[in-house]
Order: sequence, then C-alpha cells, then structure tokens
Amino acid sequence: MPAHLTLEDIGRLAGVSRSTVSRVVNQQANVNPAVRDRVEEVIKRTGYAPNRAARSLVSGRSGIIGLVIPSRVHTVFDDPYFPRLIQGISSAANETRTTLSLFLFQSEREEEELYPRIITSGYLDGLIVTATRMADPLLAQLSSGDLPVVVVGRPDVDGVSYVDADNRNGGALAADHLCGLGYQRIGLLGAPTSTTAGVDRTTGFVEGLARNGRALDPRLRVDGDFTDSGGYAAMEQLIEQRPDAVFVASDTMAHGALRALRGAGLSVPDDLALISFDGFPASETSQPPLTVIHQPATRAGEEALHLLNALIAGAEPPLKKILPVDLVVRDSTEPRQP
Amino acid sequence: MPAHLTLEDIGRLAGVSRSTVSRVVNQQANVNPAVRDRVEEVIKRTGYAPNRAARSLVSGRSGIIGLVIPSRVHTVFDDPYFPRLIQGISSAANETRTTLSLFLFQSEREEEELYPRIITSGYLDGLIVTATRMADPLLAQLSSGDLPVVVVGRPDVDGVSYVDADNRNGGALAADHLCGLGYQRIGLLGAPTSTTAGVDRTTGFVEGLARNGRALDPRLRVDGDFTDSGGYAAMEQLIEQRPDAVFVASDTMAHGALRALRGAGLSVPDDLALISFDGFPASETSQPPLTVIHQPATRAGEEALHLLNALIAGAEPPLKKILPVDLVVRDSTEPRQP
DNA sequence: CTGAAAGCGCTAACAC
DNA sequence: GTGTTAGCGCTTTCAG
Repeated sequence: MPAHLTLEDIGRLAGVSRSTVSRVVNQQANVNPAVRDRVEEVIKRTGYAPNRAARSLVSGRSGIIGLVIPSRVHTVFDDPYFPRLIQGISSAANETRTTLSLFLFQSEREEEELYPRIITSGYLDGLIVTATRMADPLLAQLSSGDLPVVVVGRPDVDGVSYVDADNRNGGALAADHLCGLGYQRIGLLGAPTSTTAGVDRTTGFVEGLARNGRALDPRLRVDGDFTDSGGYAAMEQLIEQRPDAVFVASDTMAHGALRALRGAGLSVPDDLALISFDGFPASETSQPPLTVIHQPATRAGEEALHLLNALIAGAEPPLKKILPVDLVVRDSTEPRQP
Repeated sequence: MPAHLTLEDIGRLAGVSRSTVSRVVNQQANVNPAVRDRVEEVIKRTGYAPNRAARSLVSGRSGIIGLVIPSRVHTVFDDPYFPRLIQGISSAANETRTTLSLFLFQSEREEEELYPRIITSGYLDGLIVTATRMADPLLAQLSSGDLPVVVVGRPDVDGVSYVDADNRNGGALAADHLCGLGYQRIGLLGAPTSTTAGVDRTTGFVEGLARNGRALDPRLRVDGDFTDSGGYAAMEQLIEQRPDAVFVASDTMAHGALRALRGAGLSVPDDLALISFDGFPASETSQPPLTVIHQPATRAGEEALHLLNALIAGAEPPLKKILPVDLVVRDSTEPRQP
C-alpha cells in the first residue's frame, strides 16, 4: 500500500481518468451511474481520501477556521465560559465539516508574534476572536485584511460582525429581581469596565434600578476582574458598606464572593442576597444555590460559527446576533421581610 | 494590493527569480547578502507570507497537529484537567510554530464519522489522543495507519507512545500519608476502572496500604465516574460504612464528596479526612482546603507535544514519559488523635 | 458523459 | 549565486 493514494491511482484501478474520479468524489451530476458505482467501490476498498493541501491550493479554501483567545484571558480556563464557548463552536464545526484550530496566546509576546502570521498565511477561511477589550489592537489589525471575522462579545467599534449575550438586559433583569423582592441597599460587584460585557452588565443594572425608581450608591459598587479571588476581594470590601443584596457580574466572581461572605460569618440570603451572571452548573451546587441571570455560552459558540460560515459564503458584514438571557431563581435571593 | 502575493510577485518586485525568494524565505545559505537584503525589504514592505497549502502540498507536511478528545468525555470541560492539558499543548505548539486543531467529539456518531477522515485526509502531521479507555477502538484504528500518535494517559496496549502522570505512585503516596497520620478505617472513592488512570490510582493505593501493613476493606470502596455528582453519590454510600479517611481519586469527585459530607453534617477532617488526586486550584479554596496528590496536567500537555514532534521528526515509537506527582498537605487531613 | 490539459504556489533538483 | 524546470494532487475549463 502506497503512502498516499491519488486520484490518478483510483482512476487507474477503476479504468477511468482522474477527472471522472474527481467528479464522483465531489458528487457532481454528470457521471454514468455504472461508472460511478465502480469508482465508489474502488474508493471504499482502498480507503482513498483526497489530499486536503492540494484541494485547498486550487480552491483557495482550507475548510479550517481559527479561534483566537488572547493572552489576557490567560486564566481562561478557570472560567467555565470559555470551555462552553469552545464546545459550541466545535459542535457547529463538526456539523459543517469545518476544522477548528485553536490559538491560545499565553503572553503578549506570543500574541504579537503569532497573530500576524495567522491572519496572513492564508490557510484559514475565517476567524473567531473572543474576549476583545475596549480598543482592542487585535481587532484593528484584522480590519485591514480581508479575512472573514466574527467576534464573540460586543466589540467597541462598528462594522465588525459579532455575537453577544444580551448583557444589558441581563443587568436590568437582575435589578428588577432584587427590587421586586424588596431589597433596599442594593450593591454591585461589577465586571471590569475594560470589557464591553462589564460595561453592558453594569449599564443594564443601573438602568434596571432606575426604572424601579432607584439609583446605585457608588459606595455600594466595587468592580472585580472576572476571577474567583477578585470576587473574594471585592466582596470583602463591599460588606463593609452593609448592602442587603448584591448583583455579581459573573459566576466565578460569585463563588469568590461566597467564600468572603462565609469567611465573614454572613449567611446568604439572610444577611445578604446574591444574584449572579452566567448560570453555569456550579452555580447550582454552590452553597446556597445561586439565583442567576443565565447566558447561553454554548449557543454563542454555535452562532459564532454560523455567522462566520455565512461570511465565508459571501454574506456582507457586519452580521450581528444578540442572544437572550433569562432569570433563574434559586436560593440566594428571597422575598425580603419588611 | 492583490488578494494574495506569490513568490513570483516578490521576485518581480525585487528583480530576482522566485527560487531566490524562496531561498531567502527559507533561510537558506547560498544567497548574496545584498540580494537577500533587497528581497527581505520587499517581503517586509508587502507583508508577503507563503501560502501554506502550496508549501504543504510539496513538502508533505502541514505544520498542523490534531488533538482528539473523544465523546465520552462529553462533560470534558467540567473537569479542570482538560483545559489545563490543552493549555500545555497549545503553549508548546506556539513555541514550535505548530498549529493545533481541536477535535471535540460530542457523540459516538460524530466520532465514527469524523475520525476516519481525520486520520486519512493527510493534512495532519500527527495526533494527540486523550482519555483513551481500556480497549479503545480509536486506538485500534490508529495503529493501522502511519500517522504519528501520542496518547495522553497510559494506553492498555503496547507499542504506542504516551505521556502519563505517575498515577500508581500517586495512589501509593496517598495511602502512605493516611496511614502515617494514624487513620484506621481508610476508604477509597475510586476512579472508573474502565480507564487506566482509575486502575492505576487504585492499584497504587492498594499497594501503598499493603506496604503499611494494611488492606483495603472492599466495603470501604465505592467507585465514581470522575464527575462532581458521581463523587457526591459515591460519598453518600461510603459514609454509611463510617470510614475515618478516604482517598478520592480526582478533585472534581472530591468536591462532590465534600458536598455530601456537608449535607450529612460531617466535618472534614474531624469526622472524616479526605485526600484527593489532581491538585487543581479549586482544591485550595474549597472548605476545607484539600490535601492532594498533585499532578502536572499542563506539563503533560507540553510533553505530549514534544513527544509528538519527536515522532514526526522520525523518532521510533514507542516514546514514553511518566510525570512525577507529589503530595501537598493542606487542611483536609491531620494527625489522628489516638 | 468522459478525457486531456492547464495551473493553483511552492520546493528542489539541475543547469548555468 | 541564481535562474529554469519539473512536479506535489487536485479542480476545472475545454474538447470530443
């Protein structure tokens, strides 16, 4: 058995030319059924598979898309968000026979060195970029090229395609929930305002308070950095101000916050109510189970790939998709005794 | 600016032939320094990057390796192990200018359909396969081909290259620790024996008990399935037998076990001591912080890529690497009062 | 319906 | 040192 069968080989074995074999491999119409069967038999028997490099050279398409996760999300995998996102992208990729390449940058240096070659080497049909920050330099580099791109999370510039959860509405829903339950000293453990997600969740939360006739007391707001320990530290600060309810802008920070509360001997929701954002499985088994604004991270991944495929097929950017979030009430909030 | 610059274009711009350009791009020696400079200037100015498909067609190498995570680890990302492994592989790949493609199978169907084309389509230089089970059919399919492969975790067949943590020694260390502290009714919340990791950790643990003059009481052993809820369920069973210390074969299961203990009103380590396997960050912030056998998951990923690169470069399989584990004592175990 | 032929961008002899 | 040439395996006109 040769290292690599070619169209020519199959053709010889089936007594036809390479063109005909190519036609049956690519499921084209104009082939005599009898010939087709014969060729297919040979293909099956020999286990022939077309050489992707050759195909890609002539077609200009690789069937590969890239997923870029920048260095600043180094702790990337300590937040369940990214794994879920990847799972969504991967699942949609499998369905559309697309191969997913992962570019996980672990430092600024890697990012600066690798990113340019990724976008120019021309073996990617498109790119999904996550976790862009405000004024992201990566995005800037991209816009100059002609590589189809979709960003996960709202970018702060126009003209680029993206999919995002409805962070703003999520923040508002959290405010509604807390206000509706009768909490009075409502605080915010925010996500970093260097991210659009952070900005949007906070904006929505403030708007939600406003439509309930409330305002956010600046002393009751501390921002975290999306990490568990950041949530811990922020909550330690917050409790000095004695809030009776807090909206924590991510599950991971909420788990840190919970530890801080436990450490301070405060009980949830009796001493302090908590509502979180994300709603990943761990929020259900925490102590107590958390009331959350749930966002569909896996679905965001799927949608991102679908948008990208559309772009690759020729759709005009920007394509946009905002995914709904919803309130899931569990034990960390409860009607406030008057 | 054309969609895609070619060697020919650069040659024309620099007043040389495409071969010369190729030589400077590939850093070959026989080029007049002056010419080299001129060509390099043009390349920089135009932002030329070689077409990978063309390169790969002629060289037979793609510079892409695949990482396969089978369907049965569907919950893959609820265990911090895989993210860390991926991070290690990715980091080593970035260093060696290798591109990492991710194949996350979410169902048996996807696996059966995609796997054959992955290994035959010839656009991968090599493959890293994780989480193989006993008698893994994926492995069987692989051994027939000539694609370099390294498995993460000890496979149950000979002749295949792999990297693994020293699970057996880890189990033994756990036993030593518990025995040394004076615990009497020592139990095991094991990993599934359908995995070599499960088998090895259990074997090592039993051997460790033996060298301390102990045996594992079968009633004090319940196996979990590597999940949080599995750990919860298994611990619920175990506590009926009143062990005074338990070796839990993974962090994730340990967290489930901890919830079960809390639910039963038992305190750790007073009522029951716990030692876990993995030692990921969450084991440090749990209540109480867990004594663990730590395994270097990120490093396993790096080593896997290095072995694979060696194989691709022509090394003779099987290549093997066993990574050391070590005991980290925290609060979930303590000297037993006699 | 099928074959012959050209060419995708690159590398690697082989000449000069 | 540098240019010319012949493919790598495939798709795609273009004839027949």
